[in-house]
Amino acid sequence: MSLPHAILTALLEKPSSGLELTRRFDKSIGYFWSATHQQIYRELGKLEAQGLIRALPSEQPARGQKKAYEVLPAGRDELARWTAASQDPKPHRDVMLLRLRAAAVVGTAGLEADLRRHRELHERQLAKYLEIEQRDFPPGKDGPEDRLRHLVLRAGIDLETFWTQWLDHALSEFARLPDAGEPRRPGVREA
Amino acid sequence: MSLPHAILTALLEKPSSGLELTRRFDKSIGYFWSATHQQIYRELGKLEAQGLIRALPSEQPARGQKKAYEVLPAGRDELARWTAASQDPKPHRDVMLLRLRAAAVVGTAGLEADLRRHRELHERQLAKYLEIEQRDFPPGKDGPEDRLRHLVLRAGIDLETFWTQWLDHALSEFARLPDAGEPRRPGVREA
DNA sequence: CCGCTTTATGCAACTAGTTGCATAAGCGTG
DNA sequence: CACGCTTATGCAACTAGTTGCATAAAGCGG
Repeated sequence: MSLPHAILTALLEKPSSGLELTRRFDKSIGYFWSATHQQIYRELGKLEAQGLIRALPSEQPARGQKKAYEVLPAGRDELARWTAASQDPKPHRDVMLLRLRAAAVVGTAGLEADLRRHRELHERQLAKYLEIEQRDFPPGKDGPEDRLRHLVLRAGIDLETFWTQWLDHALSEFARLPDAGEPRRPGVREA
Repeated sequence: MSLPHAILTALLEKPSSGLELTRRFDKSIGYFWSATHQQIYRELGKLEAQGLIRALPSEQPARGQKKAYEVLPAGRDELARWTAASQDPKPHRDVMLLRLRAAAVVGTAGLEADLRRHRELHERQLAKYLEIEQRDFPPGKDGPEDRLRHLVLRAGIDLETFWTQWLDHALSEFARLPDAGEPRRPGVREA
């Protein structure tokens, strides 16, 4: 149940329409919580029904018209409650690690290319984050809110650095492996 | 669509019953792909229907009886295909980072304790992994399959190390923050 | 041999997230 | 002004994962 709270946070930072939120989820918030526009519209409807947000009255509310939302006091309270509440970390799900594990059984054929590709993707993401850091957190900007937001961006930067390095390590291990093929094919029992 | 392949991998490593698989998912495989017993039973049924695995005939198949499965050649082929196929990395979802971001808007009250708790959890997980590394990968064990599996375990170890250190950093930032409270409460518009 | 716990399997309902498509207004251009 | 493109909102159906509970056999203790 994190999406509504991600939306509340985004709306508190700046009241927005559904599409604006979608765009912002492709940027800052989306670095650690992605969402499609359908999810967002649905959730906006629910949040409005619960009385946590409301549509800004200004613009005429018609289909194909922008409809911006702002957070109501009840929404802010709910977000504060959720933020303070203890939550267990969820176990990671990483498909690439699963594939490596599978490769130990069925062979590494084809995997190395994708490892390399992922390495590039992580490196590119890292570059993007570093650019944002330059832009959004110049030396002077270090109020409490800035520090917290910078901390979060730092997590993104450090994680991408981590994966880039880990994939380098994995690739160097691959180079030491006895050629991409099937390590063995044990007796396959037939019916 | 990774769960069926996680199960195929586990079954290739060792034919097992549903419950045995569940237990193994709480250990090695589950480090990066968790699953409940219900998910596993359901998926076993599907995999059998698709002809990728079959129940070992030996034991009598009754309710409350163990029913072990083994992978059929078609299952192995499917796993090899899946392993080699290129896949895009999925964006991370991290609730704690979301909460930190929210805290920048609604205040950090209550968060520090949970940061500390998470740090402990990650440290404990790290200790568990290191123990497994000691047990399963002694200096001699370095065949191709061992190297790959070790690589995956290493990712777990390095990730837990990463989060432990990052949380330490976050906590040290918190210590430097102007006391856990609400950094500001901007003009709340009422209806 | 009766009840209790453990082991093992499974169904049904629910929540969260994804995919594909529909609708409608605004805007530019021939 | 008719056509197509972009912006914006939204429904419906699907997939994946979670939660709660049901069932059945085996083992065990009195």
